[in-house]
Amino acid sequence: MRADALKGHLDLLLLTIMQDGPFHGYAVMEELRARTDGTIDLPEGTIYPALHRLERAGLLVSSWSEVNGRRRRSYSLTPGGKKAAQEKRREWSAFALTVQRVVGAPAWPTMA
Amino acid sequence: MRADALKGHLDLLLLTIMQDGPFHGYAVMEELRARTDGTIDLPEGTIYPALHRLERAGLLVSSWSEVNGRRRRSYSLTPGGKKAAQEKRREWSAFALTVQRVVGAPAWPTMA
DNA sequence: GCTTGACACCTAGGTACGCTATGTATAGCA
DNA sequence: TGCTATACATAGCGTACCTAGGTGTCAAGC
Repeated sequence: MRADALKGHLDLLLLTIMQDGPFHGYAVMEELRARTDGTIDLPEGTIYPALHRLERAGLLVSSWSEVNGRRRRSYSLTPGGKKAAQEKRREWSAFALTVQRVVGAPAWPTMA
Repeated sequence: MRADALKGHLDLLLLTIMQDGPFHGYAVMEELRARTDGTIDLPEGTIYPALHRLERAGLLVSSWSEVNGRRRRSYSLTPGGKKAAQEKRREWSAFALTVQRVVGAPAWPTMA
């Protein structure tokens, strides 16, 4: 997967994953990799700054903990984050559908 | 449509449109707008630099002409551009499908 | 004991790209 | 005369992802 294809859609992915409960940064990385069979395999230098950005934006909150001698920073969705996740999903659908129309790809059933 | 959602996908759109014959920059703008019912309405500051970039990359060639007293720069796909268009379409399909899987959106029939 | 790898975090700097703002010029219409 | 549409161009901005490097813990292998 060309990496920078993500541009502008990483937030959608992160917020979506966060909907399934708190994750710490490293776990988000693994979760993304797992859900996509390794297709999306983001470096730490992408994940961590993105999480910080989303927290600064008020969409996530973090809390530190220690597990097995290793410190972890776990993130959860704020109410604003939940709304943003839905909104971004809508935006994604609209975007993908539109691109689909231009490239004349398979009709995408709008059973969204 | 959030503007920067396009990041990394603009080339796909431009090359795809170019498959339907030569267009000059302004016409590409209108074509994109028309094919998407105005959803994708790109400013000139996006279109022209992108076309220049694609020409520098050897995917397009341009030729000047004059129509109704106005000079036009028409672009056509090179053989490399044709290949790139197909390749980018494949990449888009893979990308969109993968995102789709993560966000758990409507099953996308893979009749691509 | 030492090394390697997985786990877990961080950030400075580079790069690429789309957009804003602005400029040029012609044609047509009010 | 001025406005709108057509048609081109680019300098500079902002953002976001990545590269490359750093810190530290723990477990396994040699």
